[in-house]
Order: sequence, then structure tokens, then C-alpha cells
Amino acid sequence: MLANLNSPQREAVKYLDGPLLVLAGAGSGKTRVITRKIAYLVRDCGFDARHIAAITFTNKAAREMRERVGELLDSRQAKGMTISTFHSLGLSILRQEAKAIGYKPQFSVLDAADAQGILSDIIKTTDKATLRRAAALISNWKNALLTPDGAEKQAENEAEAQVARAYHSYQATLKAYQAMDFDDLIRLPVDLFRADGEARARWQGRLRYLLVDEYQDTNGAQYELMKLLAGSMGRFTAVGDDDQAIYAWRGADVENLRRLGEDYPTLKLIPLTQNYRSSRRILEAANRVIRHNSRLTDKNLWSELGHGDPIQVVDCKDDRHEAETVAVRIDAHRFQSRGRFADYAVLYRGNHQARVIEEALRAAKIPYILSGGQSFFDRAEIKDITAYLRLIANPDDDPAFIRAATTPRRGIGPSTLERLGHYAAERHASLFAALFEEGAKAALPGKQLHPLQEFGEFINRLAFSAQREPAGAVLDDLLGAIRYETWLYDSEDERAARSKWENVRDFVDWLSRKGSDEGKSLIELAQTVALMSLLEGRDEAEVDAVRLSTLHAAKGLEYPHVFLIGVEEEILPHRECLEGSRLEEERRLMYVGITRAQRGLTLTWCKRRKRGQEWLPCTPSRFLAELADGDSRRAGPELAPEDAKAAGKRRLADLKAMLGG
DNA sequence: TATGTCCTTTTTTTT
DNA sequence: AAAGGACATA
Repeated sequence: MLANLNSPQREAVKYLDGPLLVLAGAGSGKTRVITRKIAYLVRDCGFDARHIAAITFTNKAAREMRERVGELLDSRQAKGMTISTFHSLGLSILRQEAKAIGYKPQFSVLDAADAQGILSDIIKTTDKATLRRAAALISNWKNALLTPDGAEKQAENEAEAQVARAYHSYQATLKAYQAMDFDDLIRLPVDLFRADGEARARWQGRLRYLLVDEYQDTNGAQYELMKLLAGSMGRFTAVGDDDQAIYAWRGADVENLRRLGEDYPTLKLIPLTQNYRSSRRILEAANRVIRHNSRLTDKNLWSELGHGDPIQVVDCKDDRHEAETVAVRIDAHRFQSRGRFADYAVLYRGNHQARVIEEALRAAKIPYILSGGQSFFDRAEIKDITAYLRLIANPDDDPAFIRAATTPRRGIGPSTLERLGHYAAERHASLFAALFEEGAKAALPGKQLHPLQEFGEFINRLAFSAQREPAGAVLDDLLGAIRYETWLYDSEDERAARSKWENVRDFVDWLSRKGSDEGKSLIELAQTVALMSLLEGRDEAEVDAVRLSTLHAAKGLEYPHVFLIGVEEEILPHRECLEGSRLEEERRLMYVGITRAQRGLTLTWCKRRKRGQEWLPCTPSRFLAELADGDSRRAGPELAPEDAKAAGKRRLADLKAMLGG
């Protein structure tokens, strides 16, 4: 387990005398340290896998780690190991301890959209920006472990106090729906462990060694949860890099790095500075940029890899031209190097930037995978189906009730729901419970009540069969009964309907398989669906396609050739983040982008961009100046359209060669 | 009262 | 492009 590690890596794997913080620079092999350490604990130190928990930042990272641990341990040794995100871990704690905090074990988990919907009913505003600000404020409070009362006390002005009061009723509403939002998945386990020493001891006994990845991106609540689980002995290894902290806007606090040293005076610190990923030019550029930040530690990454190709900076006419440039260059380069599409990634600051790139790649017939972006589970058709599942598992889930009752249309509209809502509020009951009450007959005219009751009985029937029949059969019944396919084709154009139906089929097949593989009922599946993503479950790695990703979503990944687009003032750094600590976070984002590249790095920016109706001139990002020192070189004359055509011909020849023609 | 059509607006990053 | 809102229609 200790072979092929450099000496600080080996030290990090072996160190078990107390709490450990590994300061791992980009590409310094931190995942390798974590996975090796897990295997070392099990194989060389006699740990039972059930006593080990590895905590990652995304589900995708968790999956990859599980895979890599699987290469080091056989399945018997790895059985029962916890490898998950903070949120998934919190969810499983809460499912088991629900009763202790006044929830039933089948509570629902709301996504951000549903949670915001509830909030908007509470603060009656039409202004979307206000709503977003309020939601963000409440989220920050939750991540700082502030209760509604606590928030109200320390509110700095009347507006904040108002939001604090909204926080109060928001929380009450969630409880009434037997629902939680994402932040609750961390906050509530912390509350539980603080109040209930027995539960805390139980979980500490169960998870005896913690490994926390991307530690710099933990927020106050997550840190607290980690401490409660690790106990006073500090049986953990935290791995992080302050230069890659890019989630402050979500409540993450780099201060947690410093706090770790204060809370655990015996904390051992091991820095990893040798980079195994990038060529020297790329690494030096990254170092030059990040030097402009005030930093906890001034670690300069170094590498034994060669100089590599010069970094390219390309100025483009506009975003269309930028997209075409990227497409043409990927195409030409791949042809010359006989490489794979999967060797290229296009990275950007905001999701909207992907659209033009997608168009250009489609036009050039270059396959691509959009990662980050909106997840499979955010798609309307998937949310439609999951609304039914949520409702079957938890009939008190009002947001799910509303969505399922109205899609597809079945004669239940806004005014019906409003009447029912009023009545339910009066009775302090959920919508579902209210519609079966005697009093509902008086509150609603028969014309409105009738379709509601029909719907309610339909859900009851499904819930009944979901308890005894396999998940797949129930799902097929459901889709047939609501005639979802027909409805899709009626309300969308053919192309959209087909792709949506395909997604639904994928989703349903996947659930059925999961149901029979793991012997889970539909109800059990429905309870975990909120935190999973189908795309993350698929073996994306196999597909030969260019990757498109936001900078945030690209963290932790690496690609032979990276195109970082839109390197302009007001984009990177973002217009809202032009000074102070926010600018520093933007610089770290740039740093993350640069250090994704192994061999090739191309930075592009546009001279003008369309904002609304008019063209506005753009200026290159200040980060370009920080990075440049004659190493990077300006691109030659812009590629003429003829080159694009030539590239097309080459592609054809290439394809023929591949087919053996 | 439910639903369909046309119009406006939208954008930071995500569990 | 796509979602949400205002207005029109059945």
C-alpha cells in the first residue's frame, strides 16, 4: 500500500497518531493519498471497513473514490465502507435517527427550486432578486448553525430581521411537510449530536476514522459535524488546498483550516508540493497568478515533467468566433496528434457560456459531454416523475402533491389548489390529508373536489402496491396510468418529446434495476432519489467526447488539453466579484482552471459581447496580465473560414482511416 | 375555471 | 433557449 508514493505522501498515509491535515497542492496526488490510506487502514492496520468514512464534496467524487478503493481492496474487504458526501452522510444519519428529532423516517428532501417555492409563499414578494437574497441569507444562517431566533437577534437591520422571521415560518412549514432542504442535512445531525450524547457515541463508535477530501470547502456546519463525528481524539485525515477554495459563496470558510489547528493543538501538517499533472510552463503560470493572493501558506508547486508547449492566448472577435476557434482548434489538434476527443475540455465561468460552444461543436460534428450544468434530476420530465415517487413515499409532501396533481393536466388547476390549500391550512393538515376530510366537501364545490379525490385514491393505490410489488412493476403502472408518453407528445414538439420520453425510460429502467439489484421497494428508492444523479451513476468515462464544464465543476479533474474561455474582465473575474476577498476567490477559480491542464492550455477572450440587444466592448482579464511573462504567446492570425472547411475534409479522412477504409 | 398562446426576461458558481 | 407571466379563449 506504500509503493509508488513520494515521501510526504507515504508519511501522510502512515500517520495515525492523531489528527492530520494534508495541504495538497493541485495535482499533487491527494486522491491517491486518501485511497491508499483507506486500503492501508483495512489491509495493514486491521480496520473494519464499516468503521471508515471518506467524505467527499460531490457525488461524482465519491463514486470515483469508491472505484479507486475498489481497485485496492476486494469487495469483501470494502464491504460496508462509507464513501459519500457530507450531505449523503447527513441524510443516512437522519433517516436512522429521524424519530429523535421529530421527523418520520420517510421525510422528503427538497431541491433548491422547491425550497425557494416554499419561501416565496412566505415572503410575499414578486421580486426574484429579493427572494434569492432571502434564500441565500437563510442558507448562510443554517450553514453557520444559527437558529431563526439567533438570526433575528443578530440581524443588522430591519430587512434582515424580516428575513429571520421568514426563516422561522419557513422552518415550521418544512416540518409540517415532513421535508428538509439541503442545508438541514448537515444542520440537523449537528443539532442531534449536540443534544443527544448517546446518539453521538453510537455514531462515533460506528465511524472510527474519517477522511475528509476538499477540506477547504467545508462550511461551519460541516466542520462541526466532522468534529462531532471525529470526537476529541481527532481520528481523521483532512485533505485540502487553500488555493483551491472556491465555494465561499456557499458558506464555505477557509478559516476552517486555521480553526483546525486551534481545535486540535496536536494537529500534524504535511504539505504536498510536487505536482504530477502539468507541464512546467502551465505550473509556473498557475504559480504566478496565485501569487497575487494573500495566502495562508506560500507553497510553490514544482514538477519534474518537461517544459511542455507554450500557453496560448487567443483574442476573438465575439463569442461566436470564440466558439468556432475552439471547435476548429480541437478538431485540428486532435487530427494531428491522433488523439481522442476526451482529451479536451472547455472550461468556463458561467453555465450560459456553454451554449455557444455547444452550437459550434454540434456544427463541427464534434461529440461532447456537458458536465456540471443542469443535472439530470433538474430536468422537468424527471422532476415530474420524482414528484409522484415523493408523494407515494410521503403523502404530506405538499410541493410534490402540487406538481403531481397538475402534471399531466387532470382538471386540477390553480384555483382548485388554492381552495384546498386554504382549507388544509385551516385544518393544519397537508393537502393530501385535507382532501379526504369530511369538511373538504363543504370547502370545495363538487366540480373541483371530484378530480382531487380521484387523484388521491390513485396515489393511495400506488402507495399500496409499492409496498408489495417490485419497483419496476409499480413504475410501469404509474407511467401507463398517467399516460405520460402521450402527454409529452401532445405538449411538446416531436424531437423534444422523444428525448424527454427517452430520459424518463432511462430513469425508470435505472430505478427498476436498482430496485431488484438492491432488493429495495419503490418507497425506499424514492427516499434517496433526491440526492442522486443518474449521469453520475453512468460510466461517463468511457465516452470519447470533449468535456464542457464550469470551472467549479471541473475541480479535482484533469485533462491533457484545456481551453479556458471568456477570460475577460466581468466574466473571470465575475462582474459581481471585482474586489477584496471575492476577487481573490475569482483568482483561485482561474488557478483551478489553469491547473486542470496537463499538457496544453489555451486561454481565449472576446473583444465584444452581446449584452441584451447591443454589443459591448470587452477587455482581457487582469489575470492574463498576471500570468504572462513572455512564456505565453499570442496566437497568429485568426483562422479563416477556409481552414474550417479544410478541417472538415480532414475529419472525413480521419473517420475513414478509423473505420479501416 | 382550466388551459393555451404570446410575450417578456434571464445569468455565478452547487450539495 | 427556455421559463415564467399576462392575457385570451373554451
